[in-house]
Amino acid sequence: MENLPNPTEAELEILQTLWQTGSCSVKQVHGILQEKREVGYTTILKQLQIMLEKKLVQRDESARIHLYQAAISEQNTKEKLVQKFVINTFQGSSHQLVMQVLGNAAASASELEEIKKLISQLEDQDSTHQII
Amino acid sequence: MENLPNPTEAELEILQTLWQTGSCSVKQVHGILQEKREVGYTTILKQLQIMLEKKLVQRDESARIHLYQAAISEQNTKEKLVQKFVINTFQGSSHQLVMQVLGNAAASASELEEIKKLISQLEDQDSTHQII
DNA sequence: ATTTTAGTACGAATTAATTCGTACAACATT
DNA sequence: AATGTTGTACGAATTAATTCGTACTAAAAT
Repeated sequence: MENLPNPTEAELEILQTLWQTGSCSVKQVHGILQEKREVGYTTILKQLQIMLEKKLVQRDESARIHLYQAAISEQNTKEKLVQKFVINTFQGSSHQLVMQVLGNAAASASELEEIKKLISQLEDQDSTHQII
Repeated sequence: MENLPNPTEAELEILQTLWQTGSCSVKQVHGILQEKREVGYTTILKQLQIMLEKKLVQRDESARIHLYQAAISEQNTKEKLVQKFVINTFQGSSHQLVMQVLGNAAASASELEEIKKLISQLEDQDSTHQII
């Protein structure tokens, strides 16, 4: 059961690396983020400590070098973030969001294919479903 | 040419009402938002003043009661917000976002139809397009 | 003309996110 | 044993977003 505050922007950035890499030392996380932007080591350390308090991550303290890992799932977290974003920005209409995205940053042919396939699947499943 | 800081959450809420209603007094905006949540009149007033400074809105001061209207377009603003969201949350892959949304909060049949139609259009237009 | 009403302006408190410096602890090296 | 290296802990500054109270001003009602 995951029911925690949504991660902030900086927290999400850290979670992304933990989701990708699994269990990490502070140094590893810092190394990865450092490649994208200038950031201090203790900044990441502190963030991880805060995220531990908020239970967004777990840590293994058995060794001197603590190892952190995400405590919330990627899928579930992104779902919640999308949901919030849709409410704020599209007043709850995820359909509008999809139309926006497709209309805009147009997808490649194969991606469009993939999306069509998903839509067909959704249509085939009879409506044991939520309506937007 | 619009190139201003993205609106914050509270600012976006106000912009949404201005986009819907056109030109509004503070009282009108406050009335509309008040229906959704408890919020003080001067809070909205102050927000609008701040948004004026940031040039997110314009105002007509010719009468005693000032009238505010959005100074940035709905379409353009939402595009930028989506773009930022996709970068933060899906590391730039808008395709992933679409798959998420469709898979999740499943759309009604007619909405799926509409999306399919849009995809067909995109496919027909030959690739004078960006690739994700 | 006085009072009440309805508006704007402004200062300031609160809260949260982000950042990093400094201090301290444990281990490794000489 | 002394020194250097590599970690963690903690306090605190900074910045931005949000909120609202109080003061002031102009118009309307008496």
